[in-house]
Amino acid sequence: MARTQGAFAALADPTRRQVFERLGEGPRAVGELAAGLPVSRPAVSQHLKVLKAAGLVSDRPDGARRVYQIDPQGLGQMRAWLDRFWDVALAAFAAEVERDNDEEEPPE
Amino acid sequence: MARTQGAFAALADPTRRQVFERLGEGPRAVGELAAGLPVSRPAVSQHLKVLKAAGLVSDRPDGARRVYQIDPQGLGQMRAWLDRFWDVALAAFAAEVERDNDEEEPPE
DNA sequence: ACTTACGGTAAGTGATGACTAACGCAATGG
DNA sequence: CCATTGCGTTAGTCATCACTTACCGTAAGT
Repeated sequence: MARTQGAFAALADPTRRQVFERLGEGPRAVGELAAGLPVSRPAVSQHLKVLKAAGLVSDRPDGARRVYQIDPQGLGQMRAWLDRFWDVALAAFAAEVERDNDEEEPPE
Repeated sequence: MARTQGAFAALADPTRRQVFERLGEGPRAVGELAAGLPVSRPAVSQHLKVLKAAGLVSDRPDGARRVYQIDPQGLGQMRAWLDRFWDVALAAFAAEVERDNDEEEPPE
C-alpha cells in the first residue's frame, strides 16, 4: 500500500521522467537512453536503479548490454492509489459548486 | 502536459502524502490537519501551498479559518498521464513472457 | 478597542539527493 | 588472449528542500 511511496518519488525528478517517457516508446538499453539526455550515462544508470526499485521498470540482460522496459506493476499500484481519491474528489468538487450557487442566490 | 510535474513531486514527500490522505476523509482546516501530524502547523501550511500549486487541493476561507479539500483537477491530470503508458506497459510485459517461453522451449 | 484564535510568511539550519569523474567487472571480437 | 564495448558502483560536491522559530495580518468575541 505504502509502496507507492517510491513510485511517486521516482517520477518526481524531471530527468527520471524523461527516462521513463522514452521507455514508453519501447525497450531501450542504457546507452541509448543516455544518448538523448543531457546527463552522463552513470546518471541514467542510477535513475534506472531508482525506477526499478519503484517497480516502474524491469531489466533484462542482452549480451553485454542491458535492456530496460516499463513494468506495469508500479504503474498499476499508482493508478489504484489515485483511484481511491477520485470519487471523494469529485464529491468535494460538487459540494463546492453547490456552495458557490448558494452564495450567489441565497435562499429567501 | 508537463504540468503533472509538480503533482508527482508534491506526492513524493511522505508528510505531504499524509496531509493529502487525510483530506481524502473530507475537507479539513489547517489546524485540524496539523493536530494529527508530527510536524508543526507552519510546516503543514507550506505543504498545502505546494499541493495547491500542483492542483491537488483547493482552499476556501471560512471565517478566520481556511478549509482545504482535494481538487480533482491535478488528480485527473496524473491519471491521464499514467494511462498513456498503461497499454505499452502491458504489451511490453506480454512480450517478455513470450521471450521467457522461447528460452524454456527453444524452437527446434 | 483589546484580546484571542487561526494561518500565511521569512529566515536559518540540517538532511536528502542528483550529478560527475574514476574505477571495476562481464561479455564480445580480433 | 588482449582490446573494446557496455553497465554498475563508489566517492565527493553542490543544490534543493523539509522543518522550526519568530513574526505579521486577519477575523470573531467580549
